[in-house]
Amino acid sequence: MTVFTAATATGRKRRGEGHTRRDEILHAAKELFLEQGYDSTTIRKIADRVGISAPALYLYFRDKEALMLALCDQTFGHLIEAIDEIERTVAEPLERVRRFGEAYASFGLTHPDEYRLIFMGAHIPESLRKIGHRMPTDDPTRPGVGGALVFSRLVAILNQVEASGVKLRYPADTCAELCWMGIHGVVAAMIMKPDFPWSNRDLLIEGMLDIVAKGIVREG
Amino acid sequence: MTVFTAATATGRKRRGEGHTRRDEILHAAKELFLEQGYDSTTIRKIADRVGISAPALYLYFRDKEALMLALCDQTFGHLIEAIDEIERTVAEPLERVRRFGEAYASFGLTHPDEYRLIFMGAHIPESLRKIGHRMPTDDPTRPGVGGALVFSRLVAILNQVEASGVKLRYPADTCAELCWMGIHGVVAAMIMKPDFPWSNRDLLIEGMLDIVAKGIVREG
DNA sequence: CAGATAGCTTAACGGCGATAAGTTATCAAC
DNA sequence: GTTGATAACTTATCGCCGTTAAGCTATCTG
Repeated sequence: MTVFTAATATGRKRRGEGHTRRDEILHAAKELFLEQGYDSTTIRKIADRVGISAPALYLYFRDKEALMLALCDQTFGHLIEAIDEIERTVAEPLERVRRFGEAYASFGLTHPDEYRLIFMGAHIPESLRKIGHRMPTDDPTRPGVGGALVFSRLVAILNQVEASGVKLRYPADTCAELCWMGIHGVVAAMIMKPDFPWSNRDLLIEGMLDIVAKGIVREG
Repeated sequence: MTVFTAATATGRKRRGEGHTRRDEILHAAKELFLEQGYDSTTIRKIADRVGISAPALYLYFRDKEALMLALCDQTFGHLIEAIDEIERTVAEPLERVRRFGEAYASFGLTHPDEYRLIFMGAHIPESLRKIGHRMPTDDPTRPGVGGALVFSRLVAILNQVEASGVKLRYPADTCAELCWMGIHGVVAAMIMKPDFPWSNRDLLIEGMLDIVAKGIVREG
């Protein structure tokens, strides 16, 4: 008779301990995801690693997409924390924009698979690609909104920039979009073509941040 | 007894007419691709539309990826032509950069599925995602190099800018990469989130081109 | 007319995400 | 302690997918 708790025992979970199984699934999925990428991370492989049957996963996640989005939201928490830290320690709004960009790029290049899933549509289900579909950005309980959450933080920072008296070349939301698109372009390119002989990766990140920061403020 | 030629007859092709079947496959694949996107464009559906069995496709294409890349190369020809036209009619190098950006964005938003396939990794096979993989950009006969071809044209234009006496803030290749990354960020974002309430799509494109054009030249 | 072979077929393999239906262990209530 | 509800999980299966193997047939060449 073992003395292991339900969380570590290899067999069936006790009643009410299902959430520990859910965590085990997420843990195994993350390992496989990092080892083998999205396409190769199959429901069956995850189930095998956890030590349960494949259909058992569907007790904890509606489908594969929900599982993956739950994974991403977990990872995106780290970026949100980094942004919190910036807002806590950096006062100057324009400097916040730059620090945001650096944290964003660093995160994307450190978590390329999650980044692809959220920002590069590695998985986009057909249902979301239909014309007229509304992004569920207003429901923070839905999994997979990590990206929208991050973006909304940038919008807030750009509003702070404007409120601080800096004259912007474009409306604040347009500036936020331009900032995001610029740094996203850098990150997406490096993730997409990791072996392309980019001239200078650090310079590309800093250069894009310079260009964007300079480009959104009205000169004079 | 019909008088249709081999190209329009419904039955088996005559000897030596296989290439017409190949064209029919590409045509059907393109239709399906535009109607239903990448994932839903299956080998079996393409074969059905052409009126042949699924394995028959493998007489003309090594695998699904090769078929899709052949499709994309065909479409990318239009962008290459647009760039040719710009180089033919626009003399000022910096103006060429801007016109390139406009043509590029216009193309991407007009052909979002092909753009995703080539520049956003909607298909990236696992074999290409391994660390250390070299991009086969130097083999123009390989299908799927449309993207690299387009990028190399931008690099050439930036070299022209530098040769024309304009002082650049960064090396010419870095500037080309920054230009591409900026406009790619805009296009990728709009393709990825087509229903996001972007503040002003035209302004985003023009704004990014302004920002980049201004950002890569040394002031003074 | 007799091969040769381009063009195509049917059948099948191993994999995928997902569902249906049944089984078993656990717990609360009596 | 027995019972009944049910959480946790299983086996079997479905309908797809890309792809391959093996064979057939119409057409062309000599």
